[in-house]
Amino acid sequence: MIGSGANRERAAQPVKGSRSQSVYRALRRAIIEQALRPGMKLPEDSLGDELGVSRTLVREALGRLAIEGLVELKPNKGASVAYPSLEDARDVFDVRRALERQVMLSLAGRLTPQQVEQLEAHVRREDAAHGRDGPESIRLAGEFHILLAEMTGNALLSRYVQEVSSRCSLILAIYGRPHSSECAVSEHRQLIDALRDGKAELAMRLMDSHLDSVVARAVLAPRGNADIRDLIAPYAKSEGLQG
Amino acid sequence: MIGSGANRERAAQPVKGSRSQSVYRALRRAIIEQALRPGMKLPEDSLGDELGVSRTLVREALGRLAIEGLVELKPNKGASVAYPSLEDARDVFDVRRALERQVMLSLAGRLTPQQVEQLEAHVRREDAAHGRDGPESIRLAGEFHILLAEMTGNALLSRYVQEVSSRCSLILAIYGRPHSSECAVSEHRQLIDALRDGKAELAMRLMDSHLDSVVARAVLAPRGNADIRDLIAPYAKSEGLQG
DNA sequence: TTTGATGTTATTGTATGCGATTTTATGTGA
DNA sequence: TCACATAAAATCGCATACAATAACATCAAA
Repeated sequence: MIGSGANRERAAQPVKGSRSQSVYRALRRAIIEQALRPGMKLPEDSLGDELGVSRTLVREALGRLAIEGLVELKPNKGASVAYPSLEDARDVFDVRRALERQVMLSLAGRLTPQQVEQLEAHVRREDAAHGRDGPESIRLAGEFHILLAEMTGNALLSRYVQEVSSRCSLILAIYGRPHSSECAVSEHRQLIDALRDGKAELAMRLMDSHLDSVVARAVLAPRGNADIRDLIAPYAKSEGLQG
Repeated sequence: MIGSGANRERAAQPVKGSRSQSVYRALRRAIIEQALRPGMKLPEDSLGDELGVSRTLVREALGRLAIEGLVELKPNKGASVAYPSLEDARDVFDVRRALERQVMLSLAGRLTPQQVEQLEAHVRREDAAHGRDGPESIRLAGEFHILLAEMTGNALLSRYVQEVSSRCSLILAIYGRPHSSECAVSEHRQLIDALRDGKAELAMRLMDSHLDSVVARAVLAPRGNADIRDLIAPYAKSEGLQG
């Protein structure tokens, strides 16, 4: 028996999986939290340089992000943060509605008290972050939906919801208002209540209108750019990349 | 962004896109048509060797297939054709139902006569292949659903349906009967009729029971293995890889 | 024979190198 | 000044190289 202390040194958040995963997550967060703005160019060299890894890993991460629709990958022209059209936006929301309805269906009346508490705790965190919003608020709002999806225990459903959520973040970054009230926290509370009480129909209706209210904030102007290196630096650090 | 109309030219099979795409498609087909059986090991070297490309491209393709759930990718242990559990199967079918319901909803009463004809032509091809089934039959059955999804014009929905279809192929390869009657062709015809007549509710119900009947063929034994090189050779040729 | 230790081979993870393609800079003539 | 040709730099696509890890074979001891 080789050391009962096989426990992973989970020291801090520095790293969890392989480095390629770290790169992926770093870029992903950077895009979702709008440090990397839609349309911005993403040269493999610069990114790898900044993150302290080779082009190979950056390429891998960009490929994956391209599949998820967060980056656009033009042959021989490189990657850039995706800039979804309004039509793309409609597509995403249609799919999102279908998926989240399924989540409601799977969850209604099946939440354990622990899960309900977990959801309510999350909403409290959203509340807290809402005042001093920043990127934190954006992320938490999306994560509520992801948390719900994860509670279904359906890994695929969970992954898809995560993907559409990411894309929604991008879309709102382009077409949404600065993010006045990303996801109404009160609506999240209503959803929890409906699920707890086993009211599937109500939950689905609430979710639909919740998503509608999100989509209702559309059409507005893009914003300016900046230097890539500076923007991803904090994300690199949070993943333990680039000492 | 995935297939946002960029690659409309479906020229011949020789290959047109980048080679990494060719590798991806070759492996994908090989898995879906069960030339590569679930659980089978997929060493980067052998595959690249056989396909006439470097490990880099194989790796890329495997990564993508892993995301799509067709291959399993264990760290430091390499790739193998995914072997979904029965629980995975349930998850996939739940999601598939949700997605295809959305397809029905989007399509009912909105099909052009050309589209109806296209669908009917496809079903005729299914019919023809049904006698001398082989892998052709398996593929066509899945492609009917993909064709429907594509007709919604929703690229994301289309991609997701494609993914769950792939996974279903795998699942049926493991748990299904040899493939007695993959997808009942008559059921496909009924679906087309319902959509043409704008009967959304009926279409959704038909789709549900259609998928149910697919899932009804579960629980059976796996089969044996063989040599990788021989199995993928035809797929390599069809993609123009490895002269 | 079984078990365990140890060296060897096979395979993966990541970095680097090179030719090809694209983009940008430079220069020349109208 | 503008247009256009051309050279230079940047960037990508892919292959290859090397280090790290895991799989396997070999063999000694119980």
